Amino acid sequence: MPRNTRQRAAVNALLGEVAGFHSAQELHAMLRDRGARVGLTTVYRTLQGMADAGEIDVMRLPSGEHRYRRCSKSQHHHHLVCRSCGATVEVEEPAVEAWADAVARQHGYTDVHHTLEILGVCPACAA
Amino acid sequence: MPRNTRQRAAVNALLGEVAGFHSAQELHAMLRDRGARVGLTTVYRTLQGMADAGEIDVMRLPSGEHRYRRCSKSQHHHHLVCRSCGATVEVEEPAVEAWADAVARQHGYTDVHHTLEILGVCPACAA
DNA sequence: GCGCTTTTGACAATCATTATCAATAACGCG
DNA sequence: CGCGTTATTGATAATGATTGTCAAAAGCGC
Repeated sequence: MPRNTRQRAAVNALLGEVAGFHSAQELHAMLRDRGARVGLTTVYRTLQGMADAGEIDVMRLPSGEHRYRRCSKSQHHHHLVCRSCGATVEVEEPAVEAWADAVARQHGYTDVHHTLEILGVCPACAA
Repeated sequence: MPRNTRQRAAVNALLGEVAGFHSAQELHAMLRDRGARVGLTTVYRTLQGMADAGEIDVMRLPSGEHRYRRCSKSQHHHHLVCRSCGATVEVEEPAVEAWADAVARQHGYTDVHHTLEILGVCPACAA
């Protein structure tokens, strides 16, 4: 069972105030700026734990870095991300979920997960 | 314009003989074993170039490592991968492609790409 | 307050991938 | 074939996000 620590609370609070996706490093820097002394390692661990628990939303950039955000929808969904400025739009399509599960089951696979990211250039950055 | 080099040919030949996905490091080791002296850097560059040209197929594991394979289908497709042994099944679903493009356009995004990976445990490993 | 256990965090380690840059090899041409 | 131009190569160093380490510092039940 997770304990209630000052650090965990700080990360939680921060996620409630910032909009959009941020990397662990960014969130760590923000915490530093607002005076909350939280170690980078702890930020990583906390975010990972929250992600595992489904409390927050993870996204992986092609560079391999992870970005986190508090879920606005509880349902599973995906992201349309601007390659240039990072702006994101949440999208969902139950048919895709259903399809992925069906295909996996068809081949006898179990414990199925999937990731889907759509990358493009947003209208603002296209100019 | 790419030039015809011994190294490029070696990578190409190797990809024609091995089945399944392999990491750049693995392919580099295989080349070493068969006596072809090719630098690791070159293997990376060659694979990346081939991937950009659509000649081979790339897949990204959650760990962040890239695996490559000669395409068996020319069409865009995705993969169902075993989390445990790495076995892969190629799957395709035009509806997903169409949906991704439609969603992106709907939001004004251009130059759209997408990635979709389905992870699970294959029947063999489930036992 | 007292232990027992979890959590923390500064720092080192990992590890695939990328950058560097001088040496080398392709290719077109006469 | 020899040559100059230009792309390619590759040993090595650098990068950079993430993870491991482990002693010190908190939770929490009593």
